[in-house]
Amino acid sequence: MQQGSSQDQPKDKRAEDFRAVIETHGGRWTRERLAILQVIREIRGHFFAEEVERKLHERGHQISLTTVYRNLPLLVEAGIIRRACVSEEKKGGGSSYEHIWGEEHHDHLICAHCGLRIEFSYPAIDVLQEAVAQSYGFKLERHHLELIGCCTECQQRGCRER
Amino acid sequence: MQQGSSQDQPKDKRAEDFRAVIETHGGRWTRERLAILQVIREIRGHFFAEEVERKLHERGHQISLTTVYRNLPLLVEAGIIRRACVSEEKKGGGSSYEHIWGEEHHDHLICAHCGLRIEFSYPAIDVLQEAVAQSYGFKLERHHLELIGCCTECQQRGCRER
DNA sequence: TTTCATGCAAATACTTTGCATAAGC
DNA sequence: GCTTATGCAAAGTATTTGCATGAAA
Repeated sequence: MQQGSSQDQPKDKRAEDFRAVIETHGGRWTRERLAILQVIREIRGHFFAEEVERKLHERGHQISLTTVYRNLPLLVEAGIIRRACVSEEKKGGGSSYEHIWGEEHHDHLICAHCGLRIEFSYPAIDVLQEAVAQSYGFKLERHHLELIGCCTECQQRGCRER
Repeated sequence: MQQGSSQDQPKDKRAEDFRAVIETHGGRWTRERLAILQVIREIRGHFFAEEVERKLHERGHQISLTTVYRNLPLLVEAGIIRRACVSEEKKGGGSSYEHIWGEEHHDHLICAHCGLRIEFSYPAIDVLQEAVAQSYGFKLERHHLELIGCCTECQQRGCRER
């Protein structure tokens, strides 16, 4: 019952996970890392490294893009973000990431025509994935699923058939 | 000068698909495109643009990396290759691709510890994906699924728990 | 005080683009 | 002959790295 609003500061389990990973690497808990974490935790959907820097600046944090790049892998390792999206990448080959901490694991439905992204979760698929993994002797750690197609609206506008 | 025989009719259905896409764009059927297609059709698993260039050179084709880059999107559009792999990218952010033409659609099981990649196909998952897409009004065109975990061998060597 | 993190700039890596020339149609 | 493709070089963009300095433990 003590779970507060999204504005609460005290017990941030994400921060704890992040710290744990940092400590594992013999690292330190810096104000920059806290700021990066705070910005990322409020991002909904996917983002690029550059956007993290921009949001940091908007809030008055003068943190360099280099520092953002150096911390993204740690955030991935902490399970707070993940690499995302095969179907839509940046021009020069940039990678997109997505904030996933806490929320029930979800996957994406992506419209190839207008770029609409819908998050969904479908436990039955997860169960089957687990079954596949087991049949190959794998212990499943995570997965990445994108369903790419044509959304209702674009279909009405007449999306081309393949 | 090599006998291009650019006028012959390919028995290769991949080539037909590729040609169709090229024609749709008002493009032309060149010996370079044929060579790129032939190299890619023999690649198993995933690859980077640079590797296509290297294989072309190994076979005596002096085709530039630029040309490879210019043709990859057409090959994707023709359904011969697809962008691949969120879980393992190149250093500078390079994109990987994968030859998918013809083969029954498959997904990947990837060992996060040793990099082992296993292709699998599981129709039941495809059926569920179709169901999800329909429930959101999407017409599904394709999908991308990666199951990331720890393979049998790495488990025996003791892969860390998360 | 002893590391490690950060910021800056430079270096790398990947990808795209402009232009002259070659080649398909 | 008209138009597109290619190769090269250069530009553009993304990401990493070296080093001096500042900050955490």
